Amino acid sequence: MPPFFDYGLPRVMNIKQELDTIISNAISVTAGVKDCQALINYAREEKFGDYQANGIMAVAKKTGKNPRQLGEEVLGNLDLSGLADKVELAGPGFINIHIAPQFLSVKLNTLLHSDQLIQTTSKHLTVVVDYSSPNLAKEMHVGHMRGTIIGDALVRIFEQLGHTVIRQNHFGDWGTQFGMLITHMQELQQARNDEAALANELSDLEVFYRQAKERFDADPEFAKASRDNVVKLQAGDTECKALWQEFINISVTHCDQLYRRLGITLTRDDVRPESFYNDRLATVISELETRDLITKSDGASCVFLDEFTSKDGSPLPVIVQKSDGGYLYATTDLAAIEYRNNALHADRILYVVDARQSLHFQQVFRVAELAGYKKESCSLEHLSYGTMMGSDGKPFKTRSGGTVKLLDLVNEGVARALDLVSEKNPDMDESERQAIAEVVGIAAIKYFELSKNRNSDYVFDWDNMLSFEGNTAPYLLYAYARIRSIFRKLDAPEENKFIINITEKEEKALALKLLQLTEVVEQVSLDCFPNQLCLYLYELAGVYMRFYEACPVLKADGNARNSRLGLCHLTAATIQQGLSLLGISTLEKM
RNA sequence: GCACCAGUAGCUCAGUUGGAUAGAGCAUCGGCCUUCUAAGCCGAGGGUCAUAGGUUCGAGCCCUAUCUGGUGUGCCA
Repeated sequence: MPPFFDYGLPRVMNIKQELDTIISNAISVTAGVKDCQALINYAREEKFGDYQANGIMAVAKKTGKNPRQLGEEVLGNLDLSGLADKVELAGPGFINIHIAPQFLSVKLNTLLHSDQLIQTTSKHLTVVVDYSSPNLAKEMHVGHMRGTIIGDALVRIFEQLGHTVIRQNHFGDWGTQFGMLITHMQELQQARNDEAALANELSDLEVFYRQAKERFDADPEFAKASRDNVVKLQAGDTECKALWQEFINISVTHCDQLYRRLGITLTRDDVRPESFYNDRLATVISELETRDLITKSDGASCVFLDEFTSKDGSPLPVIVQKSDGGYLYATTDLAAIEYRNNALHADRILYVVDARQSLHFQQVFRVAELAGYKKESCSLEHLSYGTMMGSDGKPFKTRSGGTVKLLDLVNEGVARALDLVSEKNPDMDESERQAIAEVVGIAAIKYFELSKNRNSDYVFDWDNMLSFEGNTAPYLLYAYARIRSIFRKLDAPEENKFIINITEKEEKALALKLLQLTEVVEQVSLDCFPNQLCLYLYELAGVYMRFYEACPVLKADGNARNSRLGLCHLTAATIQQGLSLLGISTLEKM
């Protein structure tokens, strides 16, 4: 269940809300029952109108009335003049509403002359979004992609609605693996004592990491030294810290380059690594002890929660301090929750993290509550997302068994886009094709991640990922470019003043869709499923394409031409705004 | 063992608060460029919504059980 947030009423109500208010009231008055719900939804078929109210049946059931009869009575008490040009009762008791074209025209003209397409909310929240969180020692790979892209879309959406967003890039820079890297580095230093060679080793962190991992797995002494180094690092040992800082600098630089290329809004200032919480960890333990939550078990400090059991049925601990004194990621996350509540004053803390960590977050959230680190009003939400699978349905690996580097994936996407651009526009010059391919390739990759329900596991497949048809970014970019092409053909500045007047059914369908942006974006801000925004944009583009086929714009005359230009303008603006919220750029030509 | 997520067309996926005859794209077949960009539009075929019960005026959606897949489950993050 997504938590409920009172965002307050938007300054301008959308059509759905307007209908809901009016019809709910009519039902309540008619049935003599308080707080009836009209249950307004989009009609699924043209013959059912544009919106439908589904609430009659439930109220009829409750009051023991015949639903058809109640429906007739409600219609008698319902005044939708100006808003609808036809309201009828259908089926077992649906109210079908046909919105008046004139009403849509007025709404669109208002929108056309307002400075923003999306209404900001009246209730502003402070939202902390923890996302991306790569591992400092490793190059970013496809596994980091989904969370980074979804998280970035969410922060853009919250900001657009007027919330205060605090990005937190919770870099993994403080665990056992760092001990491992430091130990490996120390060994190399002793063996070679050659600064240049070492710098070279570090230029490919991926290789360096793999070597360290091999040593760690193969040699118990190396493993022990690594664990000792973690404790030393956490205790502030100078040598360890200096080496560790080197890893950090290289990794942050690498991530930053990818963020810039992908249009991710994270900056160095948003990096709040695990190490940031280091000097708070001891306090966390002592505060848990004060609250009598800690139990020592096999030398480790644990919090036992009744609701979780381990394999043998015994209570499952949350280990907050290892028997060797080292702290764990649960400890860091607890410190982070305390910080985000008390220093950042978060109303919502969102973790865009792989579904595999859901147990971890359930445990940490519960302990945070018991420890008093979470304000009552603060909502902790793990926005989990599914695992990437191979085309064989098994967890994803490359043919050689490794992970796909994010940089390689991006390059491949852009290369494929370039082939397609070149095929479609053989006469375009090289640099322009390159520029278009960069946008299209990256947009395709980002949109692929965003357009799927984040809960599902998904199949990684180059062809699917880089497909340029259907519900994909290129389809939307193409719709946008088509519109922009129309405007390039205009020369007269008087075309800037549009007055929309809806007459054709394709125009009406487009109008209805255009007026739904704010409600979709608000919905996404509540339950954090950006695929709903993707779906909306895809449908909008589809509705536009049909309008484009059926209603000539430039060839129409007088008022119709001007009105259709207005519709085109709003459609382009809406697509651009929507894609921008997803972190995707548009193109004037493609 | 327990917990979480999932199972919808040949493939990849949507499906809103339970609402009317189940929705796209790909693939297959057939139409539409002398007319604003054919990366497009229109049409056809393709479904036991894993299975069995239940709740409901109404279930892909809620409940129970079962099957299948994925993930997690004490000193990694």
